[in-house]
Amino acid sequence: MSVSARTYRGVSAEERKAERREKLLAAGLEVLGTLGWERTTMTAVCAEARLTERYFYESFSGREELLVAVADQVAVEARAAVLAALRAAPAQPRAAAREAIAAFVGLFEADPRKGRVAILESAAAPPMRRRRQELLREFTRLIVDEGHALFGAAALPPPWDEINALLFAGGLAELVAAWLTGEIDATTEQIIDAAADQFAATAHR
Amino acid sequence: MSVSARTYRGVSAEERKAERREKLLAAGLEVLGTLGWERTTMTAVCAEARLTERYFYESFSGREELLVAVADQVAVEARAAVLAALRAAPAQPRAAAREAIAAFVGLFEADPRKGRVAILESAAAPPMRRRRQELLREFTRLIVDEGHALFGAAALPPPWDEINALLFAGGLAELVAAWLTGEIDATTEQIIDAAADQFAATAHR
DNA sequence: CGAATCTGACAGGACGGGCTGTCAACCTGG
DNA sequence: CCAGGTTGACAGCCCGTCCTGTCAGATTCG
Repeated sequence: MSVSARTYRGVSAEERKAERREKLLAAGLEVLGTLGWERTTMTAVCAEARLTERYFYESFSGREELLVAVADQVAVEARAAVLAALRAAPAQPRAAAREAIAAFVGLFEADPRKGRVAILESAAAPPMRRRRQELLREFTRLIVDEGHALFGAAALPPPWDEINALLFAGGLAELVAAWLTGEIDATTEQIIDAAADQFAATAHR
Repeated sequence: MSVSARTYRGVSAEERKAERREKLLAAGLEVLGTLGWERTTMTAVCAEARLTERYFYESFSGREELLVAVADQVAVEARAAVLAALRAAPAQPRAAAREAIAAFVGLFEADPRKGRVAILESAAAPPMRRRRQELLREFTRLIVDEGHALFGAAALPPPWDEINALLFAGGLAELVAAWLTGEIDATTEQIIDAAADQFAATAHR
């Protein structure tokens, strides 16, 4: 391991390490988002990143850790997009929900790899599934909170709020999955409208 | 290969082969439903079935084929349970939908392994995912058709019927998944009620 | 009984991915 | 410049799974 940690090609040891980590994350997104879980081996990721295995272990303990990190990165992005949309959204519940959903769907339309990672592949392997559950739960909470903020006293009480939030989140995930894989031929607008309707129909009494 | 095909221990060659196939399917359900996709190797399935690998290839070309067959078997069962419930159900849309959903959920409550296979594991590996898509599509169609039968002219027109059916099927799958894994603490009744409400709220205009 | 078939157990090769070590070439700082 | 950190390339081991082959013992039927 590095003991003196000097600069190389003008960048410090820390920066170089961070750069390599970034390259690995980008490569992970590329491979996982195009070839899928099965074919996302350390060998493939390292080849994509043009780094050797040694540098892989510098930042990650193994393949699982990298892939969880990739999925997390996408989840953080999705969360940020939704929150930003909500902050900028009008006060009407229906319109606000629509904006948030549009932001969520738009992220995956802009980069299908992220959609595949967040929705398709995150359901594949056990370690990512655990993560996916946590994320879904987080989104569920976000939905519940927004529901309460938007609908006030008309919002659903526990445990119905959480149950319906799961119902909504799962449905949206499945719908976006079908849309991403081209199984269903619907426009982005239709996806968003249907999800917004669904939310409006079930988020309050 | 067998050329003469004589009886052994009182059973014909065909019956023996069929028995072995059944044992493999049962072992596949057990291993896939308890240990999960990753750990469901041919070695593990053969050990569980107390058969050697040779007999594995007698009935299946490889591990994927067996696991798809296992998932199919569960899917057929689920489909039959839902259809039977619908045939025996009252004419009121709300009650009929509730019966069908209860039958679906009840199957997985009775045997959680089937739930794990149908909902958790079927999303894991690519070959099973393709199957899952087809099955979901089949259920979607079933839901669409039932929606039209139950609600008549009030049912949703394309493409909204399919979009909403996917939204519903995906949501129910996610909800049942959370319920199976104990992530959410809700009673069976609550799951069924919420799903029935959701269906009633979105299956017609 | 005896020949043919069936069965179960196991050995072992082929293959691929995870993981470590070596080595030459390169860059930096004294 | 040169001692020592840094990098990339690659060989090679370990391990688990897939898959095939062999063989002794059990069972059937002429």
